[in-house]
Amino acid sequence: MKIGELADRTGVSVRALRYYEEKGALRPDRTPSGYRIFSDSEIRRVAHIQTLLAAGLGMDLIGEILACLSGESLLLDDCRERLEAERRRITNDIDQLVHTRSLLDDLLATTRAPAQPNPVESSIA
Amino acid sequence: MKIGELADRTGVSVRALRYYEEKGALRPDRTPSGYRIFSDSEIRRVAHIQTLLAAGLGMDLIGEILACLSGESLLLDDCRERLEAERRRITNDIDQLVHTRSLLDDLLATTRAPAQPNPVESSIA
DNA sequence: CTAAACTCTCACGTCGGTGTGAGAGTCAAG
DNA sequence: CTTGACTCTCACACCGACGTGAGAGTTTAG
Repeated sequence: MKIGELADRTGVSVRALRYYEEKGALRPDRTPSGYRIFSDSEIRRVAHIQTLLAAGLGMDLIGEILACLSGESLLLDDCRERLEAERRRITNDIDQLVHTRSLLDDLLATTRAPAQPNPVESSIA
Repeated sequence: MKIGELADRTGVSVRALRYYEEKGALRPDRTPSGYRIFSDSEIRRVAHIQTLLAAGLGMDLIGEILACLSGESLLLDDCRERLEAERRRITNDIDQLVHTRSLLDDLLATTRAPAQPNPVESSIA
């Protein structure tokens, strides 16, 4: 499919898709005239990119990771290290967010008449 | 204390502190010559700002929140709504991060010889 | 009293992920 | 063949939380 269709099916802008390619996270084929051609599997790939972006990973890193996982690189060990580092960072972020949520609860408590159970503690807990 | 000392004691740059004031999150007094004067309690306030920033709240919002909690505004209900909205957003972010961490685990699994317990599942769980 | 250290207020630079044209080529339908 | 919808490649604009001087006044130590 061409870039417009991929944009429609993923909800990601055409501009963003071109940017992902620029960073090495997508590797579309090209028609003789230069049009990018994506396979259906790229839809999931784009979803992964979105997920990783939302988690705070930079596009440079995402590009390297996806390239590496595509077997484009022999630096598997290096790649694994980066992934594990990001995993740790995410876990830290989670802990930090949990802590911040408590702070917000404290702040809320100061503006509210005390007592009042707990409004569904995330999916974790 | 003057701004330099506050910077030293909080680990936040002088520039950032001025920026926090600009956004209404800090309200230092001024000497006749214009120097900002902070009280010791501002140290904790700065820590709170850092925490909220790290959680993804924007400075504009943080400024409003802290101003409101200082009793500067009568819009308590409005303020509470914002706080609760951010609380919900943070909970969403946490869930999202947990999901992303699973994705990373999947990716890691594809680069590793299978099996291998679990490396300390955050402080939650 | 002087020099060093600090502080003040502009105001422009940075970085990352996109938006937004500009100008030009390409493809499908009538 | 023409029109309109897509696509291409530059390349500048944007936002948010600062960094980084510039130029000028203030305070402190010797």
